Amino acid sequence: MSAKPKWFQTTAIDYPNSRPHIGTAFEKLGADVQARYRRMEGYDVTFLMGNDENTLKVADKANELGLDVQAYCDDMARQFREVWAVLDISYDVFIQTSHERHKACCRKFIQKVYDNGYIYKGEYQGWYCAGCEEFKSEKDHAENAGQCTNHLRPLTRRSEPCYYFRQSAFQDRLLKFLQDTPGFLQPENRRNEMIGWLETKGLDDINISRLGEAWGFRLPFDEEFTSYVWFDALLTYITGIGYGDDEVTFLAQWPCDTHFIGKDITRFHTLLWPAMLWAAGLPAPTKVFSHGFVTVDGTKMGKSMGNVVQPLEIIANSSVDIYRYFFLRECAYSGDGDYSGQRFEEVCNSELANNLGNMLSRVITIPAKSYDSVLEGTAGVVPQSTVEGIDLKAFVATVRGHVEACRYNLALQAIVNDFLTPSNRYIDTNKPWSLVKTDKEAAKLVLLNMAEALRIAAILLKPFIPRSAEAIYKSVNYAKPWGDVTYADATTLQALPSDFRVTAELIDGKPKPLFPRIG
RNA sequence: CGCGGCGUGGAGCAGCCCGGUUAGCUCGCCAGGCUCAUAACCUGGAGGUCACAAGUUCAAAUCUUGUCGCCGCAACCA
Repeated sequence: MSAKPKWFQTTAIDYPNSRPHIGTAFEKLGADVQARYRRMEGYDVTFLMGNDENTLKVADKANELGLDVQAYCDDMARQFREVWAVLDISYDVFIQTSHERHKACCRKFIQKVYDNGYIYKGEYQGWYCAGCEEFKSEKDHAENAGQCTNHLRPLTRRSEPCYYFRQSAFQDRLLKFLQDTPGFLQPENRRNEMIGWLETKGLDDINISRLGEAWGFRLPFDEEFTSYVWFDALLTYITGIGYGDDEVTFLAQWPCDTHFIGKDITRFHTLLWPAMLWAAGLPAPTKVFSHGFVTVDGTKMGKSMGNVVQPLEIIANSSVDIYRYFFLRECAYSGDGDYSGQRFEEVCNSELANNLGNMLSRVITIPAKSYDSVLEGTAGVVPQSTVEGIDLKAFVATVRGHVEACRYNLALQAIVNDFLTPSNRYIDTNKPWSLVKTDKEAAKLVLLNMAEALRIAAILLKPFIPRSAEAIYKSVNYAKPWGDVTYADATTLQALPSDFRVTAELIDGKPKPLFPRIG
């Protein structure tokens, strides 16, 4: 029994057709901030991510490269995890859907749904291309004059046996659930879309089986069939925490506190997924956050556009934290955001280098040069605020509210505009560099106050730019271990138990720039 | 009439839900200041009829309707 409250969150799982780009990374980043914040706040966090491998496209890609499918998947998973490691994505569990444990647990789930009477055998009818060996959508058929665009031959009407999931049985319950549970789907406008979808289109039963495919997992009650991708992908969220073979762990985690997903798959997560869970006798997730997309220079990113940008390309010329800061500060998580090299430079130079990084240099250099790095007599002295009229409790509460609602851009905006900028102003107003010549004791207090501002900023920034926040924090002998700080520590001005001392590494009496200007 | 979003000083955005202080913020630009600091920091300034039109109102960027323009989704390209 843990005394800590649990916090279970996931991102969507990714198709390993190609390496992650800044769009997929955006999702992981947003989720990571939440996970880091929750850990700071004392939650027992489980953060799950993974790759969605049981799809024909993945098998096709592997075959195209002449690779064993499993080997291909494992290698891609390695590559994905490398990127996530570079970005400091602090996931706890990484699932690959092609692994046997996941498949075995899925089979238990699907058997349960079958036993509960929500799966029935039927016929699937559709337009079939013998060349592709797959069904095409009605839309494909209508738009291409009944021809397959790959093989330029007519599609034929074909039917085959299949298994349906009785999604329609949950129509009313879902509608009521969405209407009665405002916090379930965020942002709000997407909730309206889903309610609208239910009211106008309603739910059909869906074909959850595929016939004659080797890749994927077999239905437990009919081994001739494999499972439809979505029925297997969504299940990572429960198999990853023990569903099927470790009920104790599973029940301690579920329901999920937040699924972080892209806006394109909102329907699967807010209609199909709750229905699936209910069909198996499990509760729906607590919350689904449907984020926007990242565009590049104002246009949609995609292979066909040839403008796919990968995280490592950007980081090669900057740093992880600059990367993190840019997307978190510039792209509202609830909507679409844009990446451009020029904007990237602007934001990083002005807010990170000139504002935050420069502030650290200003605060460290004078004590280092004029006081031999120690401000004697400052032990036990309670600092004063550098921001006139600020109510720290209210300010931290505002930032906290933004973080919990995934308004990361607003949280960072508040920290920079309402805290860091005024603190920089405080230095100019109080001129410690000249005070040090006339009243060395008074100058100490000014510097002490500035150091306190840095402490508060470092704590608030910890979930966003963990490495840099730590570097700031460890530049001064703050008392509390970095690993133990919480947002509550930023709500009060705290005296140092021993005299202020510069602990940053100095080169020629100056700290190394935290964020070098770029460009 | 498929659904939805957007159009605010040179650029990017906030405000709009719950109409009412001189329409905010970041970048850029101009002029000063400072010199501790990463040519960084601070102060001041120029620049907007809040897409357009009509309506509701004592009062509209904010509500209603219409027009124009741009963009997403609807199809396993995050």
